[in-house]
Amino acid sequence: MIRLTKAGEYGLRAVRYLVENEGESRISIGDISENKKIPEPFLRKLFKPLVQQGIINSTRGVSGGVRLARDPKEITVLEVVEALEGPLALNECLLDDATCEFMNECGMHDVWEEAQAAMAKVLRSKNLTDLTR
Amino acid sequence: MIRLTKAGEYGLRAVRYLVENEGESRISIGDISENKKIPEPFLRKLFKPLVQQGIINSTRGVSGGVRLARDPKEITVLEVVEALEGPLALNECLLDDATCEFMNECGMHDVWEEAQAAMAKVLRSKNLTDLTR
DNA sequence: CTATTTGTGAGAATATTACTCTTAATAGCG
DNA sequence: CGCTATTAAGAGTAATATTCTCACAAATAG
Repeated sequence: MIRLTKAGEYGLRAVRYLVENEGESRISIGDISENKKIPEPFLRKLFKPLVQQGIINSTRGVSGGVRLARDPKEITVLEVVEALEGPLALNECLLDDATCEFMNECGMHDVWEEAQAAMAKVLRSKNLTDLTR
Repeated sequence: MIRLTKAGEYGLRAVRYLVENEGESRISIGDISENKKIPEPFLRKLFKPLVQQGIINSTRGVSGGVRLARDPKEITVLEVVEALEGPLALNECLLDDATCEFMNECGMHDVWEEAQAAMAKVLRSKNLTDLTR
């Protein structure tokens, strides 16, 4: 089907909420969930990779919450998408460690590579402030 | 995950086999399955949309089989991919009849549209003879 | 009419996606 | 200090989509 999953969809929506409310010191995942109509426990899970990638900063406890770890101008959409969905790979054979089963006997390797590069270029050219216009 | 499924993978591999053996009048799905190591009953099913889209021509019975319905130069990779995987839509909101749940409140609609167009352009620029080089 | 080949529908196995419930950390207050 | 309210983190479960199998139906050349 070649389509973005809910993880990417919800995660991007949540990140955009953080960009919009950058003034606040910390925002709770519960708030985001309520405002953006995202199932809370699922959203909670999505923050794990975002924190690991250094895109989001989190603290537990009273008055804890999450916030952007860096200037939103410095964070590309591609970065967020890859954190949420895993590395971009339109076909398995494009993953770093994968080798084509038939040594590119399908003839498609280069085609997918080119298509993926074109897509990645667009996603890399947009930063998080571009989402708020 | 944004990735091609086995349907696309196998289907393209099968189509390439037909391009390579264009001399033969008709080729049986059993042959393709054996040569390209694709589970036969599954491959059988993949031909249905290819026939419906007018990409492949099939006849039953003795000495029947499948073959390309048109000049491979006139068939784009995009056409085959869309037949096998359904219309290209990186996000649900990009499907013809779909409307954004929050009227593009996520800010991503235009980004996905642009990324998808870039990808489609590449896939449309390749025809089936490009796969055999 | 018979051997051969595609077409079709039901459904089992597996992988992925989506969601829920429990556990751990932290700040503030008495 | 130690308790409590609050919040993120992690483990586990349900739903859905994909991939694959099987059994049988329909067509066709010879």
